[in-house]
Amino acid sequence: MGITDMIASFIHDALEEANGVLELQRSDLAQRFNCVPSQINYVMSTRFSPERGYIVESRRGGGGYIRISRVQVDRETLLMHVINAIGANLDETSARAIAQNLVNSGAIDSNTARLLTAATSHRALQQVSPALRDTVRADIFKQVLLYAV
Amino acid sequence: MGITDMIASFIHDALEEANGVLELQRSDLAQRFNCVPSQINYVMSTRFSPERGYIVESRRGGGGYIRISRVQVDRETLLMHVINAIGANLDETSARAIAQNLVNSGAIDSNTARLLTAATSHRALQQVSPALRDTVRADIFKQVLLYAV
DNA sequence: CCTGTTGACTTTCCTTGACCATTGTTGTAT
DNA sequence: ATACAACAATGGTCAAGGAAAGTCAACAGG
Repeated sequence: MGITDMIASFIHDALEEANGVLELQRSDLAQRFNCVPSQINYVMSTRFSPERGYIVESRRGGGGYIRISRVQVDRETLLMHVINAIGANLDETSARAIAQNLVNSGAIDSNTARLLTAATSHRALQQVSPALRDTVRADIFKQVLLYAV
Repeated sequence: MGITDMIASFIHDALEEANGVLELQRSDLAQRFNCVPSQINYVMSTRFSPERGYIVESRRGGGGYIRISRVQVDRETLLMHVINAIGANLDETSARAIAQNLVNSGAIDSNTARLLTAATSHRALQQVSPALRDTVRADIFKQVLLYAV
């Protein structure tokens, strides 16, 4: 196996571990695999292209980085799983966590996550009786995922 | 994270705390972050530029300062007006109409409008007692608009 | 050929320091 | 008291250098 495939496989595993979003340094990675830095660019463009379901962002200069995100191809399936998993009740902390996970897995963007979080916040639901609040939150959350994502 | 980002993040938080207007001293800040004073100018010009929605004024000499203000964009003003105009109750038909108007006037995009509509739909609020429904809808609507800014 | 590998050169972003400009304060001559 | 000169206390500008990442063309091996 060539070095390109070893690097690709390494990144793939790390992405898995990191839940779909990974930030690394080009020169670090190059050192680890004992190759020139530009090799990393080759790996990115041939193995982590958008066509293959990845988004790669980067920044130069001091403290620069390369961020690789896996795009969820089967978004709808994922959303349905999430919707089913939520069940009848949802507390605010869990709602935030789920929204964040959806961002990490590429199913929704961070702006949508913010709005979703706002719509299900304690502020928005403060007039709903406490006994019902988590139920209403679950309904709103699911409704938004179904119709707005 | 580099020093520029740390300083920017510090100022950002302080601005939040100070409700949008912040006055500080260049040399103080430089000392706090253990960097040269001109670093602060770099942070200002790259992170708190007008394009990013900030105004920076300053004065030299004894008692000099740097004042950073978050700019009120037109859109924000409009949204705040709408938020104030909504009042304590909002029926579903009005909610849809307002969302559509905000899209037409360019204050929000259609994705946000869809999300807003889904989150305040009768389906989402089914379990809220009818007497409270319009109140909760108003709260959610306003809360989302607040975070859409 | 096609895919991978390498390195010289470029671009972007950040950090630092020398030098400049403005404002306030203090002391002195009138 | 007033005017002015020196000095102290700020902040501003700019250019040089360093630390990443990007590009591209040449070369290598199956």
